[in-house]
Amino acid sequence: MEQFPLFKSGNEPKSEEPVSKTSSAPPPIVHPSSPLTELSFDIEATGKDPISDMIIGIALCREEGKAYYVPIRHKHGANIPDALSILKETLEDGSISKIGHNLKYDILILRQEGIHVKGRLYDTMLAAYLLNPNKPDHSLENVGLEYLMHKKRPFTEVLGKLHSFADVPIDEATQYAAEDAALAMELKNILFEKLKDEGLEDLYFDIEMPLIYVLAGMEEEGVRINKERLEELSKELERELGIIESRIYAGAGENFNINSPKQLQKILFEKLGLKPLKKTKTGYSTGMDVLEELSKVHELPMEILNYRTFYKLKTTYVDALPKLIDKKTGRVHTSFNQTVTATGRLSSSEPNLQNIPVRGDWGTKVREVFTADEGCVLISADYSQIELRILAHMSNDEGLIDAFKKDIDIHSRTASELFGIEREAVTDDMRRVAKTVNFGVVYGISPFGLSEALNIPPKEASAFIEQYFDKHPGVKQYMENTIKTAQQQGYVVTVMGRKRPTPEINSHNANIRQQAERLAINTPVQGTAADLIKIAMINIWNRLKEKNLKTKMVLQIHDELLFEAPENEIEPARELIKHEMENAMTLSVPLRVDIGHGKNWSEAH
DNA sequence: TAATTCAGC
DNA sequence: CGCTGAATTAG
Repeated sequence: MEQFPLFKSGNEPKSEEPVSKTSSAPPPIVHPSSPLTELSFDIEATGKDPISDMIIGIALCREEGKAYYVPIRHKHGANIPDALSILKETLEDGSISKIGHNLKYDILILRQEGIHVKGRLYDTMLAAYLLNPNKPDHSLENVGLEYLMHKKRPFTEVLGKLHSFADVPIDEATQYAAEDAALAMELKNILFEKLKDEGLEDLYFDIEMPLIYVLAGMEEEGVRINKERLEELSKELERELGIIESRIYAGAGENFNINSPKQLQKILFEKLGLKPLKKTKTGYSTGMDVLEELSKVHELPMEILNYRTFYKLKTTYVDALPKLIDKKTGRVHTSFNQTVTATGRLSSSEPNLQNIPVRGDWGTKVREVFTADEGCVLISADYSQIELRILAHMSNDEGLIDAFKKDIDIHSRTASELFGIEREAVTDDMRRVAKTVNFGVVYGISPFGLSEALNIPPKEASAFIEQYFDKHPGVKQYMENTIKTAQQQGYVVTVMGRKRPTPEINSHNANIRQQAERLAINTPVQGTAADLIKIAMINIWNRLKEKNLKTKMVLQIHDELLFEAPENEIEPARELIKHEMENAMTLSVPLRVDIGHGKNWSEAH
């Protein structure tokens, strides 16, 4: 590493000693006794969004207890603006491991500066996540507290009052940032030892770590949306909402806030005297299923449902998306969160692009807004029945395996089993019921849940479940075994060895215990599906690069991947994607991927 | 901040 | 019945 003036932090993170500043007297040049093999770093920036924010400074640490801070763009004090160009070589050196907490963020910020981080990544946030995915928050603060009993100074309060990190005086920033880099270094040694002990090393190094680069690439790429079209749709929804609103006020005989469940209860259950069918903690439910039922007796509930549908469409999607278009790129850059879900799935936020409407005419209209760049198309590839196939594999159930090997419509087959008839005799309604049962099985079915979903008495739901287990003894056995191992080991695992603790599995409270049983059943299935698509993403990423294709992966929606491909690459890209997805893992049943392309997301489906 | 509702897989 | 995130109201 080149030498440059540094600000050294306290050697002991807990030490109250003032930081020794070296701006007036440069530190002696350090000649490392051993070659640099790993480096912990932590970037401070103007905000939390790595696509739009700017780097303010970078903290560095190469051995426990000693860290440095390099100020780059503070408003006051002696910045070292050239530091990044000096650090570039080290950060891009693939033989030097990079250590940090939430490295995807640092990687993305650095890319804006033209620095492309390479090398093995030791991400302490991901390590902490794999060790216990049930934790709601894996911030450095919390992880430090849990594994090092390390309490950080309450810096965030100070920061909150200031405009940005650039306003923070350099010596204060040094304390804070250097401590973080040192903390990550210290945590790395502890957490990665624990990962090894828990058998999570392969999952980390083969899947989660390489995925950091893939997700960083997807976030950086972003997706193009048609702002003008969204503005048209917003006006259309505005008109529609106005009409429905006046109809609702007329029907209710007064004006009120339709968005307030409280006020709506008054209108429906007091003024109109409709039967409250379900209760919530605070009153009577006005949820979708209740309003649907009530719409048989009165016109108003259906109008309310219509209003809610349009209102949601407008506020959550049509009006929200344009605000999130990045000024520089003109595209929408979601965050793919790798350490949020308890099962191993990703989540997406700001905006959430994993819950864009798909059903109905308006679902189509909204998805048409997601468009490919000029000269490109969007390719959508989604796994068919991925969770049921995984259940077939994990349970080794003969009937399920047979169905998937023969590529039979699984819901029709279940329907014929449940109703004891030939598959040709299955009606649409019977298939709908069977589909719900199949979903229920994956979710850890209960008579209550199924009866709610199908709107039938619990007794009838129980009969369906019994009939299902009768035809699928392997599935029944799998569920019993999974619960038993959860009780004995205190956790459940996916095919790739991802773990989720099941702390409530032996609870004396029947409701709590049964809920724990259901998640014990669901987690290995949902989690294995997450493992599977992550593997596919990494393999596709590598092969696209290998073959020098310009096709870009842009979104992941749990069992679907969306790509943007130049028109002249459509065929090779489709072929590559389908192949990698269908061969990401070898299960006892084949994997099937449906793939399509078009100028927008709706056409691609 | 908690509760409710609803969009997705 | 499993897993999420966002928008809203209301205390």
